[in-house]
Amino acid sequence: MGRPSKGRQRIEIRLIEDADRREVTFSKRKSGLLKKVSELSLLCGAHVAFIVFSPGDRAFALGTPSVDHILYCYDPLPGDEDDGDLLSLLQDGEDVSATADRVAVEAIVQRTEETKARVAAEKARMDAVGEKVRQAKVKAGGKFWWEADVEALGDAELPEFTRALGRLRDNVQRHLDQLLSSA
Amino acid sequence: MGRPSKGRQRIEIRLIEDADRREVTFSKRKSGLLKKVSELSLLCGAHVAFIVFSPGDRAFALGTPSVDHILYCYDPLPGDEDDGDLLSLLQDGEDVSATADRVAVEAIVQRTEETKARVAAEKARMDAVGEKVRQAKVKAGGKFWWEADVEALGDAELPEFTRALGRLRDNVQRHLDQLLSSA
DNA sequence: AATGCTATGCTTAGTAC
DNA sequence: GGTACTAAGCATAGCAT
Repeated sequence: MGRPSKGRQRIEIRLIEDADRREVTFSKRKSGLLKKVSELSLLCGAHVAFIVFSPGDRAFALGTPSVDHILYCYDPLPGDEDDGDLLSLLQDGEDVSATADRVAVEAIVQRTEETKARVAAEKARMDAVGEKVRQAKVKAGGKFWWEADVEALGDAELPEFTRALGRLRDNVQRHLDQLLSSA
Repeated sequence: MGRPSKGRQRIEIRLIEDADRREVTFSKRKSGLLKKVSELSLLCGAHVAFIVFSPGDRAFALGTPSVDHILYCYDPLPGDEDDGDLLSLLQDGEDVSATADRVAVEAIVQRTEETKARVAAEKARMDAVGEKVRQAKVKAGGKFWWEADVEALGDAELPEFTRALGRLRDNVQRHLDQLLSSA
């Protein structure tokens, strides 16, 4: 019998070809990322927003004080045109010479095509999510408002989200106590 | 002489009191997060958007294919009405009784005030965001395109606070007045 | 504010449910 | 889509620059 596991192996940072492996990696890393984003927010009192569309086009989001609030603050140009997008810069190509850059660019191009094909679907989906959030109520007593935000999304779209925030809750409580006492 | 370093120490995930330490931690973790977000995108071909406002209110963002793209896809309702905002949940008030909620609300108030004080200055700067992104080039050798994205946005700092934020601000005040007086 | 250092805590690839 | 396990890769706290 060899060891039960080879342990973590180093992998190249490029599109994982195998769909199953890609799914698993996505799930794991997404969780880790959500945790880290919330930690950054708690540790530094920073406002953050993180949105990610899974390969299966499901949407996940986390925000402090809430995704929507950050988006409101950020949203520079809700315009329809995409000419202001960095993709157009890359298409100029003149500065894209390093291998690393080319790899990144190829990945972008690929995703751009996928994007075009899915924008409509995603928009529709997210409109639905927005509606769910809209209808959500802070029904459970003692819930934080942003937790309600997350849970509204969670109940509808993100099963594991609640768990992640469970850990977050106590920390948030401490954070807020801190804020209050120092105010 | 002891060891040259104690190595990484475990810390509680709560607001770091010391401003200097908080800054350093923010900087380091932001970098790590940016890297991980980009990795998730590259590995899984997922569309992502990550925005974070530093304690000093500088904005950092990363998106695939671009932040704007994701925001555009996500934005539940770019409309003018604010009835879709989660704040309206608070307005209902019926479930907002726990101390925890009030604490959260006060945190919002604090940030709202900070926001008010800066809107004007920020707006002027953010009007240039779109143009800067457009002009950005992947000029630094070895830089990845998303770093360029981040830097372009970072230079421009906070995005324009649209009339949506104006509404939001008033909305927050209104809801808070109601909330706090009835609590 | 960012970067180099070291030791150590945390994340996660591979695998199986 | 989520979980559990192990071992190994990676991120980062505390300092110094």
